[in-house]
Amino acid sequence: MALKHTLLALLSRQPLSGYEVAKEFAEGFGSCFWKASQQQIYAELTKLEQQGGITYEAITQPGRLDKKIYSITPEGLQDLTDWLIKPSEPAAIREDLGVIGLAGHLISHRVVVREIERRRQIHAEKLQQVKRMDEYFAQNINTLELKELYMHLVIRRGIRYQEEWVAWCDEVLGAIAQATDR
Amino acid sequence: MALKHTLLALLSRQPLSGYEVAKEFAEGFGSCFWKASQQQIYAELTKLEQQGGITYEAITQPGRLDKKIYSITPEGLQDLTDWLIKPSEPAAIREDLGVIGLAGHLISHRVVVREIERRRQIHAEKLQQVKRMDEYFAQNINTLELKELYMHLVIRRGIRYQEEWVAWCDEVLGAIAQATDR
DNA sequence: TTCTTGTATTCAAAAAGTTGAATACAAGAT
DNA sequence: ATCTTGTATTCAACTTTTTGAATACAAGAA
Repeated sequence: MALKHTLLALLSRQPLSGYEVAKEFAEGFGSCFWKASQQQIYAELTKLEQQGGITYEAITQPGRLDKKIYSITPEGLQDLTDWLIKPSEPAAIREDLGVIGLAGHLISHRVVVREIERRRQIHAEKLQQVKRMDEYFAQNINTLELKELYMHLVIRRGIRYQEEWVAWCDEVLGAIAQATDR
Repeated sequence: MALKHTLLALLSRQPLSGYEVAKEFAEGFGSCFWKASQQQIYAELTKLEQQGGITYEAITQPGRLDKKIYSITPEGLQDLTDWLIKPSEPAAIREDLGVIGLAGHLISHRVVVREIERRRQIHAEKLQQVKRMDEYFAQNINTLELKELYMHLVIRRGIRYQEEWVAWCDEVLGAIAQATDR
């Protein structure tokens, strides 16, 4: 359950509402390495609050539900650092597209090509997005503090990941073109 | 629920027992793109059989439970090809190690370095493993049929993935060394 | 001869994640 | 005047995945 610790880590930087946390995962830095739905985030935040790892300050808003600004507690910070020093396991890969390696030949190669082209575009767009996140860090690379450097490096992981996808799609497209040409 | 279709795809190539399927995911080609536990595989196989996508032939073994050799049915094959032509979404990323981008500065950089070194080694070993899987395909690259080519390309995805990890770890190690040196 | 590894399957509880909503208002666009 | 987008939270049902077992025998190693 690393969502818990990802939330703790995010809130260790600054207090945020559930909505802002969800936005961070959907569009911001969090999207480089963690995916979670809004509902999942709200549920986990409630649980974490009950466990004492975080607290919230309710902002009364006339005519609607309170806005809750969550912040980390000393217990939450301790939990986070305890977790950080533990060895991590590589994430499980579960990529639908890999199934073509097993059964791609059961459908027309034109359908496969179209699909890879579509995926190439998705990853190329994602790549532009993560590159924009890295702009500030890349420009000040030699003066970054460790805190910023770590963030830059994880964004670099996101950049490499998307670059790798684009390059693989190109390799696949080239190889299929060559093979169906023979 | 792409585990279902990954199983269908695997069994579209040859009949296998649950044990063999699990081994394929743990060590074989399946490990390039899909992770599932043995229990999960057995459960899914039972469900798929009840739905009619696969059937099994029970091999009686004296003194122990029957061995079930599963194979795909025409309905299963139809289900698989229907699924294959549908657009796929990029897999969700959930990488524990990414949390250091948010909170790595809360612990000693020496602990971070040790952890990245450990991860580098894990991925370097995994890389050797997937490269071995690709040996036959890489040597016969110009004479592969589409069926083999697809498998090669997905293994290439696995190779690139692990190479990318190793390269990123090196980048991180270099950057931390430089930053802590200043 | 005992221990480990490999073959082979099954059960069950708990945790995590997905899908599909409902509620409510402000601000800007058509 | 209505429609969409953005802010902000909550509920509930369902599916998927993880965790932690139990059972049982063969073959080879120590």
